[in-house]
Amino acid sequence: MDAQREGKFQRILDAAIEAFAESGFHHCQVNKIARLAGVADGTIYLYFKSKEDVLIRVFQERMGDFIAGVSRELSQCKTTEARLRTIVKTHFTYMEQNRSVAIVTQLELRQSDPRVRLPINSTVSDYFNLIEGVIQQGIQSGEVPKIDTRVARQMIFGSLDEATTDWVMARSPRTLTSGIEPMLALFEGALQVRKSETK
Amino acid sequence: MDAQREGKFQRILDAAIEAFAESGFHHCQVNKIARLAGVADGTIYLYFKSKEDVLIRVFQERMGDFIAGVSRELSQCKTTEARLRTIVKTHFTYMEQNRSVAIVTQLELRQSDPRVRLPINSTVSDYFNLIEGVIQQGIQSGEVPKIDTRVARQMIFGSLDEATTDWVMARSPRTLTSGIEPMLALFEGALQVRKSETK
Amino acid sequence: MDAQREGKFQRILDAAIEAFAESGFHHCQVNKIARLAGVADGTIYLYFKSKEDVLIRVFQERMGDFIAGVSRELSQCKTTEARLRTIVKTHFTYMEQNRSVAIVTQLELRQSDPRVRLPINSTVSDYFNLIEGVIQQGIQSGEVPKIDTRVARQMIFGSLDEATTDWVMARSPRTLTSGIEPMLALFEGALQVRKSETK
Amino acid sequence: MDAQREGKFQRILDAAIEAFAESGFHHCQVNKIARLAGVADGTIYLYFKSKEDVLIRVFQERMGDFIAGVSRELSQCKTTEARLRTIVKTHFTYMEQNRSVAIVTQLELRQSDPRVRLPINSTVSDYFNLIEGVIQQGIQSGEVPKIDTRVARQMIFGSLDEATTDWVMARSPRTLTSGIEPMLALFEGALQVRKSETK
DNA sequence: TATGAATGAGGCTTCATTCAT
DNA sequence: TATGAATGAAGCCTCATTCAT
Repeated sequence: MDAQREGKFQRILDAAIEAFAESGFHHCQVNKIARLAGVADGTIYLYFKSKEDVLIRVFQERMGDFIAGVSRELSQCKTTEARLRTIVKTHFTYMEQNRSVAIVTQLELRQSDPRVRLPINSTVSDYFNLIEGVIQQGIQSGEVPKIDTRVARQMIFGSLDEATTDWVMARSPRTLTSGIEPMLALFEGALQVRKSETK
Repeated sequence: MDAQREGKFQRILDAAIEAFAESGFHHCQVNKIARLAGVADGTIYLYFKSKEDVLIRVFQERMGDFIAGVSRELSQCKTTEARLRTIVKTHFTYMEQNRSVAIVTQLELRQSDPRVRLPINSTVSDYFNLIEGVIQQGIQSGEVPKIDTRVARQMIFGSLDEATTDWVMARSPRTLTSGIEPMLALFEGALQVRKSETK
Repeated sequence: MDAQREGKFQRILDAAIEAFAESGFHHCQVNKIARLAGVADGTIYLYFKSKEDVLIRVFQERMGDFIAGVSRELSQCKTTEARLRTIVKTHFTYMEQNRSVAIVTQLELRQSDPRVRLPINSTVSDYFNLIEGVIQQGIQSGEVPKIDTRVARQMIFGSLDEATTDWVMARSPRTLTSGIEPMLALFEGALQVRKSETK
Repeated sequence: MDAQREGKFQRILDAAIEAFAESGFHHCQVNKIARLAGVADGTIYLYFKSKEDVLIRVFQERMGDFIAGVSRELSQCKTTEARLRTIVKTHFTYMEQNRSVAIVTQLELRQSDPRVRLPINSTVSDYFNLIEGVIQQGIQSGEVPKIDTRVARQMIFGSLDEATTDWVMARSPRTLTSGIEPMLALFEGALQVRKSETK
């Protein structure tokens, strides 16, 4: 019964992602989400407070999973280099495999409406913390010189984000993942990562 | 007469920037722009095709000026290092001095609606070309090793963009310009800029 | 089994009275009645045809009891004076002791919707007949001069009704029953009731 | 220009009265009022805050006029008898000539919703004050014995109100004005009005 | 060229009612 | 008989745009 409820919740979420990605949040009608999810319009309001709430939850649920995934992978990395690779690789791979999520994330969520912004920001913060954590770890272990953590995070996240937007906009016909290595090289140069001389 | 027309055009543009920055594009009513500009609602439609057109023109006009400015400054730079500094400095300085423009740029313009996207993209492309030009120049002059120009541009623009968003969101209470030097250092590391051994 | 059914019927009725009194018929949701009655939404439809039907039955049941009570009391009165006193006293006392019923009666039942009006009117008519009967009895016994029965009834019922509305609206902080004697005096004056010269 | 605005305001008001009287407030759609008034749906919202606001203003405007009229007439009356006659006569005459207003007044305005109730009550209070004023004047001039003013007002207003409701409900096929004299006789009896022995 | 009153299409949301369990 | 999740029709209101002046 509760599994059924969870199933319908996920179905609406998936439908919303498709719908938002296709039409954009503002142009997408609730009734389209309902149709895609195979439920009645009113049913959506049994699971979500409002259309805006659907948008927020889409982000929280999907990015929450993504961030948890990155976090899990990171915990198994030994070096800063490996950690950076994990971040770039997971970011690009996830977005490439979830194009609609990427579209919603890169475009629809940049809402200045505070009702949308606030809940989203708090989720994004988790990702920021993850990235900043990697940098700090690098500094502490001596792999990375003492640099401004925030600025470094802005560079890393901004670069990943922009590459994703580029790809979403289909400006570049390339795959997103083909950018992993070149991007990584830039990051390593920027952070002056001392490659594990461990031996 | 034409100067008068131009004046009113600019007044509407400025009003729109304030209005969009304050309420967000979708929540801002045309009537608010008109009030701020000191004209009647209908007058706006003598200068712009639609509300969306106002948004597009805001970007084209203001970013057009900005890009022209950057371009002008760049032409006087001798080294890649100087060119990167020019880009970062001009970007941050401009945004800091035009907070409303920054808000509109960072948030409101991320519209998935193709009618808005397309004209915006073509303006942004000019900026991208500028940045990529700097990188290519660096490669040709040997100041920068042979790297993927697009990825490098994604990193540079993405970083500047994210830092600006961060500042707009007031996540960081710092000034935007205080990030110039640290960001520049990252870029130089990333691009492995050979500092002008020119003597 | 039938007693159980009756019990649940009454519980829904009581819940409806509270709910209607609190939120008003149109703003009160069926689901609120259900919650107050401790049953599921759907259960209400096993006992009532529709939400409107609940309103109608509330009136019929509660006012039916009330009218039966007045009628019973009246049958034991010997004089017109006593009968008028019974009506005023019972009316005010009942309403004062059943504030929620009073609220529903005075406000929520004034529906112009014919589906609600008609069944309610037929119940109210019973009360009107009771009052008109008292007047006619008075005329026949010579206690009251020959007057227009309908108009007299309008005055009596209208006065009681308005006093009750006044009290419900909390316009007057007084108790409702404190108006019994003054109101009675007015009625006796209006009907020129010859006080029982019976000895 | 302002006369034009006033004209449209009145046209919407009149349309609303017809519409509310015909369908009832809750069942009447805004679009019906618009059609009857010969304006677009949206135009109504240039003159009124909401559908509820239309209802409130209907009452305030029409009853305001009515009360002003009664007040004017009363000021020319010399005796309590004449004043009571003025009240009864004006009340019944007005309602009979404005059946739709009467329907709205008697049925649709009995809303328990406080947003509607409050503004209405304050208008009704003016009428109450008028009636109570007449009674007090009567007491002071010695035409009426010392009685409870509030209760007397409840009787007078309640009776008029109930007679009007009766007529609106078409329970009585008679005209409303035919009730003037009998009702007046009741009031004079109730208040024990000493007929002007003035000569 | 400028106005701003008027337009009217369009959409989110509510909630009485149903029905599979 | 009882449940309560699901339904989906229906309506108030907003606001970009027009057009008579």
